[in-house]
Amino acid sequence: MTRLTEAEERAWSGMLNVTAALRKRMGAIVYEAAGLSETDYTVLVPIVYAGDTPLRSSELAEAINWDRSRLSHHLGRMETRGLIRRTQHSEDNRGAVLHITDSGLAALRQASGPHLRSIKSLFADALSATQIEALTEIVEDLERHLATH
Amino acid sequence: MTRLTEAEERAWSGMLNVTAALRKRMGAIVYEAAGLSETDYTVLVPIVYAGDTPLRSSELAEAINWDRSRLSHHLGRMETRGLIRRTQHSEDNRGAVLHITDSGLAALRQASGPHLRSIKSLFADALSATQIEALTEIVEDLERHLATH
DNA sequence: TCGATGTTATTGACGCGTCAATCACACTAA
DNA sequence: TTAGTGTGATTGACGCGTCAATAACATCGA
Repeated sequence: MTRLTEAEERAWSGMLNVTAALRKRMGAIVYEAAGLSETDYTVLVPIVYAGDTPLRSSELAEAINWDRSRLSHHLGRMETRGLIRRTQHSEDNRGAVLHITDSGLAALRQASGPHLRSIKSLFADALSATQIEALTEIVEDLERHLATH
Repeated sequence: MTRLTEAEERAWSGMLNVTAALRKRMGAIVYEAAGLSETDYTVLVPIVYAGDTPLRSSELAEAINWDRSRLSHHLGRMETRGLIRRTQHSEDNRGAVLHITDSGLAALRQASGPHLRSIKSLFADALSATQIEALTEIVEDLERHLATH
């Protein structure tokens, strides 16, 4: 295995820095608009998407690739803030079923516009269609590589 | 302004996910090898690099793009763990000058091999030279874009 | 039916990161 | 010299994320 080159190192650290900076900027925008953090948003979207079909917290955890414990903590805080509710699963008594509250839904609606617009204006608008495509491929290659190592 | 496309959304969320996954994997490798987190590493490298020229904590904070308060907290923990020391600046009595300890240096030496190798094997080896170049350009475009918005 | 094993979800402890407040010192202008 | 302003650094409070432990329930085989 050859050594890491300067160019490779720059690409990696650049990717780290720029994603962090983007997250921060976008997070601030969404928080200002709706009082939701990006993680709140991540959690709420699948709950709404599930609609009437009961969504268990372990399913959600897997869907968004979170640790169960992390999700449990975060749901606790979100419940305190009145964004979601947890009820018992009708068939599996261990289970918790997740619901969004009215105010959670209102906040999510407030958030979604700014959320999407910030991705557009801060990220997508900076890149050409070719770059978007190249980046997608890079990401997929990295994911595949990671999965097999 | 047009709306965010599917492709753009996928590129963005993919980038987020894959950088997070890579950080996690690399972090675990370095931690196992030397008991240092990636943030410890980030902090120690410039201290060593400064060598004998006194490095103030505000300078370090700026160099690594950290909040002063965050750095202060982290330095406190690192000092407790015996990785660094803080002494008074000889001319500016407000100042703190940073030093790495022997065991900090030893840990850093332990960490650097695995650190670089993990970037190579988990990131760089997955991509072609062309992709590295494309990614670098993407990152730079994003940074420029971010700087002017 | 009972016991072993697996699964769901939560909890506590602890390190981390952010924000606002604070303290100590330097610098400048009257 | 001193009052006012600016800067370096730390602190406390608090929400977040990880890890290990635990509680509650399901499931399956004897």
